Amino acid sequence: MSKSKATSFDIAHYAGVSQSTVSRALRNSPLVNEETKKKVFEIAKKLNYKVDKNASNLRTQQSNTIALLLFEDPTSDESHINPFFLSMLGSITRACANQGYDLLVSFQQMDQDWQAQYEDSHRADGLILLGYGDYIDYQARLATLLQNNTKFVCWGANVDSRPELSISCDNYYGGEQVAEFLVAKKRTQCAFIGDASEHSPEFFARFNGFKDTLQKHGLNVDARQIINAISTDESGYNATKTLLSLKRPINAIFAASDLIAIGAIRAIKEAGLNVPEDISVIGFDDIPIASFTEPALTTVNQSTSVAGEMLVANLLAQLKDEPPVQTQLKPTLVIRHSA
Amino acid sequence: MSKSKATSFDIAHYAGVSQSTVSRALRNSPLVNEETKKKVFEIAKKLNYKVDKNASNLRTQQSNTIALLLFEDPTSDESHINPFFLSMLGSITRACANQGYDLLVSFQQMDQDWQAQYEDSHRADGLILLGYGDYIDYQARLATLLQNNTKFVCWGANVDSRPELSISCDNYYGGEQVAEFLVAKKRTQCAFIGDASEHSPEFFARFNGFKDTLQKHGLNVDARQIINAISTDESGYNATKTLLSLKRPINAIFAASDLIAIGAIRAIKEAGLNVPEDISVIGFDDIPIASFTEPALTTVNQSTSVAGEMLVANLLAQLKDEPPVQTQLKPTLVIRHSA
DNA sequence: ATTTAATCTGACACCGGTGTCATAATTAGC
DNA sequence: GCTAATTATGACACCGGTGTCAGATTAAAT
Repeated sequence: MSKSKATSFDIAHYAGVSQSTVSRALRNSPLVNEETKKKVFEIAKKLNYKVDKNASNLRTQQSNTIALLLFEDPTSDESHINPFFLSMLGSITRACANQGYDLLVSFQQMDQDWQAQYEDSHRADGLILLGYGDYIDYQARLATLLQNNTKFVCWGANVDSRPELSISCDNYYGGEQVAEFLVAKKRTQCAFIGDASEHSPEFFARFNGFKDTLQKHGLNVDARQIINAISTDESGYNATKTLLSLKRPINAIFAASDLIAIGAIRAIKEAGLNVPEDISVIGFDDIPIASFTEPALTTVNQSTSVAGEMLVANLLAQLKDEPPVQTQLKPTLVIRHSA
Repeated sequence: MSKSKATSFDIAHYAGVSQSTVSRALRNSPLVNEETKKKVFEIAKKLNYKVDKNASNLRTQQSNTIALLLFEDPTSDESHINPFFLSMLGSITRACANQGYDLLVSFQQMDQDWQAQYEDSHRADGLILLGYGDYIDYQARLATLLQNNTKFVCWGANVDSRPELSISCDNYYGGEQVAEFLVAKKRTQCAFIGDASEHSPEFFARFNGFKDTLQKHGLNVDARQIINAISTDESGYNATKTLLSLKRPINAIFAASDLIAIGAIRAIKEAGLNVPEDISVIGFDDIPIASFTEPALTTVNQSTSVAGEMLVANLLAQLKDEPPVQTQLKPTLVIRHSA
């Protein structure tokens, strides 16, 4: 990158020692005489020497780098990444930095051959998989990774054969919390917007925690009050309009994500109703926007900074052959004004 | 990364040709016989071969990788990155992917020796510098980069000796737009919240465009109506409380960033006043949150996706010795409900 | 048939560090 | 004073591709 880059050979030359010694000295090997070390460091500094990581990575066969593959939801808008993942991206970046690892980031389309894409293989010691896991082939692809002995960890999506490779928030518990709260607030007509099928493991767990808890309290979720939606405010808006058009009036909505909740609030207001007086709305994720909506969103917080740290920690544990760390994050209900 | 990784040597062995031929074949060199190529590709696929980029980067002395250094504002909260930069991060990632470049992301503390940090040198062909440029030594450090012939491009901050290496939004123009709009709405008591000094080149330009335009229309910004703030909603909130405590009532606020504007709206509401009836509020950036505030924020949009593309394009032009591309992004006023 | 050109391929050095092994120099042990 | 143990260093091969150059094979030209 620099016009004339200094190599360890140059240093060796000026210091009057061998390359081996330079290499050892720079990495602070105890095998090198202190005097020599000092001299080497001086010259290195003077020459503005920087190790060539390509060379050292090649030799040592490890890169101190983690690759982050961010899968996009093919159905959502190209130009906008879900703020939750953006925030994850930020925290993973920071967590890597804290651990002295570099981070390679790339977007991946679920439907393309990211197996091949991750040919960054030799540049990264491990992979973090982030994004939507409800895709055909996903498990098969993960299996291939396992077969290749590729170290990886994913967020949200299950890894059928190796649960310890998947970090997630306790979505079921989150759903329970929401239900308990609504029950305590005497809401009896609760709707759900999201994907209540196994297709979307995270949403499904949220729904189940929600439904089971309501049932425990003798409440039921009418099938017509379960509306399918993807994680965008547009989708939430449409779903809510459908809900509002139903005969039986509802008084609470559990939106499987904050973006959905935001769309829901918009639809409710448009219909001339009030949040939370007429209809309570609770989201999930606690994205940065959540505290700025009107009314501020009551939602389930899954800490992205903790999640990021957990992902990185889990991966590093694998790389160092240490025992796996905790894989579930306890979410917490953040009570604001929308419920 | 894989347990047993296939090398070009292996392919050569099985295909009964030399490594050179394999190398050429895989890169689709016209020098290789089509038959041979086919055979090589087949075997490569069968062996699940992936080039070792460390090796090829080392040999070719280029990495097809861009490093993104994201500088944090040391005064702001550790755990939250400004959503504008987060959004930039997303768009740069995408732009790199589109151009076939990998992206290395890292956070940097302005006050630490990131010169040394970027020892990722040999791993990246060029650098994108993103973040706060109002720091001592910044220009000196940039000068060092130039001296080392390091290719880089920055966002927002000036590069004193080489303006073409800096991409920015036309902040002055943005300020003008805001002022014109407020004047058209007959707002005569306009305040500014931000940093109206050269310390913060972007804010400064916004302020100047704003001020100059108001003056052109015979309006002045009273020095007391210029409040210093950093780009957080907390800071905007405090600044606004100060503004509201002034004798002379104001009826418009130009906040140098959306986060500031959000804090301002909160303070105004808390004081029992209405936005925009009593006080118009206009922000800058058009972060994703902006459309969800109550009232939705009127703000100046600087398209992060265009900006990301421009940054990458500029850097690639440098790498390929092509003439520099356009460096200024025209912002547009997005009129919502807060003004 | 012989020269010339075009096409294809292999041998080999090289990119810049790092690890191994042998060896020289110094110190300790008896 | 001589062997054994330490300590410090250098020579050299190696990681896995890539580029150069020379050589072989075949086709075209004279």
